Amino acid sequence: MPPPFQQKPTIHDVADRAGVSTATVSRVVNETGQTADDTRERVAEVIDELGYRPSRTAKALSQGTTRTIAVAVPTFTTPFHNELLKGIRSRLKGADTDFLLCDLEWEHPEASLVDFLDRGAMDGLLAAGLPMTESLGWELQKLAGPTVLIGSRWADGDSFYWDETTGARMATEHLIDQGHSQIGMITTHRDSPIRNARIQGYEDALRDAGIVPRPDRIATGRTEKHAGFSEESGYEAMKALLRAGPDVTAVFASSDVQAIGAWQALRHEGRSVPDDVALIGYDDIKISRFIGLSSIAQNMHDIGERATDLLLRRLRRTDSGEVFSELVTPELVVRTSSGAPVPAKA
Amino acid sequence: MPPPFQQKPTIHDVADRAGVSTATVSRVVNETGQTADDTRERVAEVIDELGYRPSRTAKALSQGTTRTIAVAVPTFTTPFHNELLKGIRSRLKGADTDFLLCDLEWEHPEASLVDFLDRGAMDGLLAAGLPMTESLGWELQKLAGPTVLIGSRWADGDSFYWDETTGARMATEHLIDQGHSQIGMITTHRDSPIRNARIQGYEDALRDAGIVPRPDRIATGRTEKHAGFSEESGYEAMKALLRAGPDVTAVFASSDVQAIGAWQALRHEGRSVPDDVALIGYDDIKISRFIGLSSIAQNMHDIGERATDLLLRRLRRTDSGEVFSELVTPELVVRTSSGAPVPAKA
DNA sequence: AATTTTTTGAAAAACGGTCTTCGTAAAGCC
DNA sequence: GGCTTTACGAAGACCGTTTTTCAAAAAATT
Repeated sequence: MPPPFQQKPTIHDVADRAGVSTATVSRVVNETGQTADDTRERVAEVIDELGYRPSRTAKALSQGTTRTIAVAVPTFTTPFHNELLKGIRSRLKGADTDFLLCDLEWEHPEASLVDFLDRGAMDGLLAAGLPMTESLGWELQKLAGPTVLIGSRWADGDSFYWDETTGARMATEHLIDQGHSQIGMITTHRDSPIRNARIQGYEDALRDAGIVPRPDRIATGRTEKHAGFSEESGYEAMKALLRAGPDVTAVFASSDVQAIGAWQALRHEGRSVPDDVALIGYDDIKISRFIGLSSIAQNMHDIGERATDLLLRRLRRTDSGEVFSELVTPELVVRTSSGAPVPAKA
Repeated sequence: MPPPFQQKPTIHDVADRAGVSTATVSRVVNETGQTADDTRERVAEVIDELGYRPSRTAKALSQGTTRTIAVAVPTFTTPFHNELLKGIRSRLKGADTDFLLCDLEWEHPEASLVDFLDRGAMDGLLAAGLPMTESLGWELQKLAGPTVLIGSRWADGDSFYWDETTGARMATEHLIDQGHSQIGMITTHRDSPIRNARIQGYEDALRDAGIVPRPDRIATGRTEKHAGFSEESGYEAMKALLRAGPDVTAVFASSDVQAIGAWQALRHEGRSVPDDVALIGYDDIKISRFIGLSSIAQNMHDIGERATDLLLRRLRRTDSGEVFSELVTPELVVRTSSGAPVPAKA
């Protein structure tokens, strides 16, 4: 037998049934004001009996707060952001807050975000991988309330971002340390701020080692924004690198996923990793550990937690109010794909 | 200069400024009733000028609908569900609906879901990978409204689920077709309904080929629920399989991620894939294409879309009302890891 | 017994919309 | 110039809470 259809009980139903006023029920539910033990019990019983749950919507309207934040990430496809979401979620759990997920469309990230925020009811925003401009920042704050940005710098607001240049430099230096001098780089579409920062780090490392950077050693895979960091992109870029200079002996890819694509391209061309070509990626997604791909780790989980904590403090106004910005330095993780002796842990 | 703090304009502000009544503003905004062209324009101008956005919360309260659905998935970690989310999202886009994401805790999936629904304001629920019982089903409908289940069968409600037995049989038969008879299987924790269905398919295939199933050819990796399908799980299970019977020449893993772990274990043991051991996974995650892992595909994206469409129909009551259940048959995808000639597409 | 304190009720405003009901004025039609 | 549309206002109920105010009843204290 299907359950009988029943109207959701309201605070009035509870009040009537318990023979008290709605004010008292509210007092009991929210533990505000004074209530005698026995009335509290009686009300609690009725609540239980009726299965009463305060309406979140009504509460939101009345209190002007939705207990919901928006989380924007570039797309669901990348394993890269999963850890971030987990970190966010873990901190939200204790805060009686949920999140609405928005996947930014690569082609119009700003438009899709604004559109999303426009429709939604949320108290704040956590946005990852969104290039921030001054005007967009204010737009967001107007639409979404307090905002914390992850992955790019924002002068006028809270942000956590990575030192992309140093990360790229670390990766390149690692390859140089293995004795390579013909080092290629796989990067992403031209209007990504990440692209330039990483190319910078790559070239800096080469120059410091007395190697002259060659433009034909840098390959862009797919130029569509949404595919820039993808496997396909890495695959095609690797093929291009081999065409441009078959003597390449090491490659730094801008994402692990790209590196996996590049690896496949090398396999198809009959070159082995790391013996013929050493390979290193970026992001340190979980799978990399199991395919032996060296990478640059960014500890997304931790950043997710800390960004969430910051946002919650903003929402509760339990904070100094000063803009918080942190530049996070990534870490090198050595595995077999780069041909170096692997430290104990794999 | 930071933007001056300003109260959000309400429908009254717009009405006052445009010299019309709130009813008219409402008519213009929602395109209901009759409105003259010039008033419509004037109101639109004021709305623009003031930056007025109807409050979602107020609308929700007044209309009794939140334009939000809950989506529950087992965890963020698995790449497996990304495609599902993308499918869901793509259909929700046109429906002016957002989703709240809930990651079920493996240890207490039901409790965590109920807890989540209890707090949230949503019109319906899409739940993936949740074993469904009759009582839970009603509980969910009471808490969340219309519910569509993905990945397990639900007699009293809408569901899409896979023919796990056939999938496992297809994988196993594929290995048999390659001439293998010593075929191992990697599975997951004991109380997963998937486990039994797949073991069934695996053993059926063996028996049909005249091979006697051996219990020591079935390995369970990690027994913690949250880790059952993980890389670690596959790694450990593979090691166990090799210990129990070193003559194993082919392995069917219950997830691609497990297979990747198993592959690593084989590498560590000095066995190559597919020459020494043929390998096939399950789920067909995107990366599999680029590491050449054979798999069983379930077309999550499509299911995500269709489940969402169904739920939207339920919400709009534009449907017959009859319980909809579909058993989806998975597909075999052959790549190099199973040692078979690979069809054109790779 | 007088006084203070605690607990509760009743009523209403507020949150920001939607929707309905009437009533009326302006425009369109023959 | 009478008749019908069409467009809109005014006012209020309603959605389910929270919160406040004021007063009264009950309990605890002296």
